[in-house]
Amino acid sequence: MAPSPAGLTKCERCPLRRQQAFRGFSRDELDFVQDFKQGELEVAAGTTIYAEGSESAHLYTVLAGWAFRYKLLEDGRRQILNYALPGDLLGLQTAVLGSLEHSAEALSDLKLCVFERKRVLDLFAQFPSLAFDVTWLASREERLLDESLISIGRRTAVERIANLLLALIERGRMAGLENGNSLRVPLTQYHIADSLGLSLVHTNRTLRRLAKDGLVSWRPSEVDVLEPGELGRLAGRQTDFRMPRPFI
Amino acid sequence: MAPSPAGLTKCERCPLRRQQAFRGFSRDELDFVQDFKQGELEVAAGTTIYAEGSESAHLYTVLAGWAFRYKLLEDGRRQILNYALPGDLLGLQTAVLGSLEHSAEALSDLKLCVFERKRVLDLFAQFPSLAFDVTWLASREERLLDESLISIGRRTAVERIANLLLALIERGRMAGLENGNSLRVPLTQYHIADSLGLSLVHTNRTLRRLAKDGLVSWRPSEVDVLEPGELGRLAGRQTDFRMPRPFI
DNA sequence: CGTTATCTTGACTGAAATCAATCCCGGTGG
DNA sequence: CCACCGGGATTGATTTCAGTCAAGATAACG
Repeated sequence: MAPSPAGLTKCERCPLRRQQAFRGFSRDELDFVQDFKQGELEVAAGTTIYAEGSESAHLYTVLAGWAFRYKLLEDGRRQILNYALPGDLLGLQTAVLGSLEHSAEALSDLKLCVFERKRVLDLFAQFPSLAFDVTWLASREERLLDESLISIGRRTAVERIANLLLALIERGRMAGLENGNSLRVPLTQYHIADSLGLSLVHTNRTLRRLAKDGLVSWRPSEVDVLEPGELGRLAGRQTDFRMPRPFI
Repeated sequence: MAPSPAGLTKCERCPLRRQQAFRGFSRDELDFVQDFKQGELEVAAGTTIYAEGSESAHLYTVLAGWAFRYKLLEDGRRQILNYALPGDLLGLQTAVLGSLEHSAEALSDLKLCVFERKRVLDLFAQFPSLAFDVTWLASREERLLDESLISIGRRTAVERIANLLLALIERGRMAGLENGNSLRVPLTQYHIADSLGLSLVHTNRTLRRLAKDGLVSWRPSEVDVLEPGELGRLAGRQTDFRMPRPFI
């Protein structure tokens, strides 16, 4: 999977920059990142971006679309670890730890910025501010995983689903994927089940119940949150902070 | 909880440095870290190191002992997110994201190095190598969380317990807490249950079964892994790589 | 129009939770 | 020296949430 020869999108005109959610760059930072960027990669929904155990030479920033990280057990049981939206970094582990212990797949058609793993060291050496951003992103991922852990470990099926959907629409909103009050998410029930440690059947039943109560709506490969408030009550959540975030 | 006035342990003579598992420091790095270190904190088992929602001014490296990170739900359900052993960093999120969304507690009597949150920026600006190490630690934490997630989400009770115990003794070994072939871990069954998303009762029964088969042994607040091999088979695990790791 | 991926439902099963006692043992105070 | 206490560990009985099995229904797609 070779990246295309040149960056098609100039960082200067990166569509992500236009959004308030992302922090601004200095001229120098912009130049560096532009040079750091090896190219762009467009893949279709369902494509594997990298697989567990690989020592990919690249890391990626999602430019457009959705992706997800996951792990498999020998017998095929799958656990989805997290989702990646525009602005999110994928494959940092390979640059830092040397290898990857999870796989990543395109959830929707996807456009990725490709960076060379080896140059991450230059980034740290030359741009402490960007290095800090990378660490910011890693810490944030950690926080999202913490949140998933308590969900899967301690919440009931309804609570888990409510939490997942709310977290996703919030992240979608932050990433500028606004779509009226309720955001469409390109998920199948398989994805939801595998994200939450539930079986497909039980996920379906739970979702069905939520739909009957008018909290979410449903079409193949698309969820639609109708009543964020009520759903939030079910989820038992309060957090909804926002602040400008970095990305590279 | 104020740190003691001065670092009691000179970084130069830091006991962790003596172990092969940790990477060496240059003279400059050593001086910087020595200065970065604000003091030392010794707390008794059971003490809360920081609580969810706080914006602690400090971050910590575990010098000796065990700690754990956890989250609580409104009604008291608890999920333990991860454990921290000597060399592990605690509270990075506060320095990077501005606040903490989890709590941390001393599992055993604990000795911590205390660093000032604000100076993390200096660290990034002055020592790219150390900044990289911080990111290394964050990525590693992420990987551990990934591993927990698939455990809780997709593994059975026996598999979860086997995996947790093996992961802990391996980490203990890496951190130099070797203790013959089988390492003692200061865990109660409560901790195990809350780490794995299981009830106390079920955890006890499962553990009991493992003990009956001679795979683990048990005393209040102490587990003892007797048959790592057999347990590993149950856990369905293979990973057991080792490489020098950083810490600050 | 078959084909294939999703989504649904019903019936049954089962792993793990919950409820409820006990037990064990180290520490403490009388 | 011993009764009392409290944190942990155990165990039995019962319940339930979620998993598994099986079969259709739907709907996008080539």
